[in-house]
Amino acid sequence: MVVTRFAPSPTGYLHIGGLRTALFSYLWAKKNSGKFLLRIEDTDKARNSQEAAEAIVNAFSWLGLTHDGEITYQSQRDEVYAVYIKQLLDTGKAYYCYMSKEELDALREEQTAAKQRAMYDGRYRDFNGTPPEGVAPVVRIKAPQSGTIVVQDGVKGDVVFKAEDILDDFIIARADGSPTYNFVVAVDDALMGVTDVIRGDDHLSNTPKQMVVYEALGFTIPKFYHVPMIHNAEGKKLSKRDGATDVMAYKEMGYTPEALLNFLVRLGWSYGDQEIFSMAEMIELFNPKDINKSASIYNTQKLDWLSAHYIKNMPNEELAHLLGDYGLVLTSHDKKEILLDALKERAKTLKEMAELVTEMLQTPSAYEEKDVKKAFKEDSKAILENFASKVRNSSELHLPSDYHALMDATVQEMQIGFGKIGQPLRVALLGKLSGPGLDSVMAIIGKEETLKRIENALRANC
RNA sequence: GGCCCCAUCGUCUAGCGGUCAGGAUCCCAGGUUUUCAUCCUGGUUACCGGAGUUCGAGUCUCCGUGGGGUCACCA
Repeated sequence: MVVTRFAPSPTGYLHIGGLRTALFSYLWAKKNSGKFLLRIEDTDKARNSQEAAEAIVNAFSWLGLTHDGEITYQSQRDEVYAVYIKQLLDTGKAYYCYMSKEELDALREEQTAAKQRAMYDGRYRDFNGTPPEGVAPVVRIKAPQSGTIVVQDGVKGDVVFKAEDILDDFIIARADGSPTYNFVVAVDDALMGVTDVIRGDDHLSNTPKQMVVYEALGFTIPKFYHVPMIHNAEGKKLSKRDGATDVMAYKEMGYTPEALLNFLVRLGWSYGDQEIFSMAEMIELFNPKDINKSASIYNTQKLDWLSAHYIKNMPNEELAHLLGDYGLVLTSHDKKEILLDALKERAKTLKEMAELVTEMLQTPSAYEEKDVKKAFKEDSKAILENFASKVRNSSELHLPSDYHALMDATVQEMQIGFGKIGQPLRVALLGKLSGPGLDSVMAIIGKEETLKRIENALRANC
């Protein structure tokens, strides 16, 4: 059974990079009929907030990435960690260190000045004298001092670290007794039964430390997949300064979860030449071994394209429903189908779609000057009047084709090209020269509104 | 600075010793459309550099260069 997890620390909203590793973890679990767990890493009481944790859960809910089982909160597991810290202490695999923060800082400074690696010198490793008074000790784990640690990474391959280069007896419990990150991550992943850890490659250098914990506690080391970072346009790690990195901001901008997820899954992962992936296809085809080794730059051009694609292909009923989130209530409109069909190929986002609909339904209050000049010729008035009278005298006007027939009739009767009526009529109905098919527009707004807009235009322009 | 990772069109990527280096996006041009958008067709643009291995290297090895990550009683 494959068990994956996403383990954010609730110091802010869910961001794009986190979402991508969460998505990868989710897909891999689902593909293997396994479990995708959620753990909130809130051991830093000062920086964490309940709201942030809720924001993350909300984002997952919007995206439809549902986790299995209960959410694990590290802040509620102090007793669990205490048990394992005690176990390590009892078995001599960890020890109390009475070095004060000040002493440690001083040591670090000394080493840095001597161009040595800053590391704990192990002075309390085998200490059995009388501890100094007034110092609350930290607990340090005995890490190997020589030899090599190999992270068998599913993305990067075997990554070899020399113990002397990177390890020291690192702290697993602070002076106040609270456990530290590298310790709790290892303990929780093991206890939660996580088999496959998929996370950002900024964690790669933490992994040997976590493996030390696994070894000391006799846990089975999981498979690791360290996925490359997402960089900003400057090639640096994506941060809040880079604009929209809050996942929920994408909802506000009018992107659908399908589009966003499809966009993200292709960032660092690919399956041949395929670009469009439904959730079912992602689950079927995803494999972390196919993840790239190199970082990718965050650029949303393709997101816009995907978003437009999904809107274009969305059933009208679903589209109308989603548009509700952007202030557009369409349930009562009797030409909803025609309306949505006419506009859904023109919008990149749901928000834009809502704006397009609203705009079309509104009687134009102004006319693009340039377009008026371009569209209105000497004979335009007569043509529009001819067409308007045909509309006025028709009783059965429902479909675009009904209006189209009338336009054809005017064209025939007046011996003119289609552009002669199309251009001025377009400006009259929409206020500008661009927009959807005029027959659809008229069918959508109806006979009365059509006549009103033509009359308005004639008054204003002639 | 130590350690680690990475390197194909502007961007996302395919490639897994022999390819005219493929696709997508963006951009440009043409077609379709009364217009715009969609759609269709076409086009411009890439193997970081140098050695080596090999009959043959984007693909393997080494060195360089460049970029990134990480080095806490943060996570």
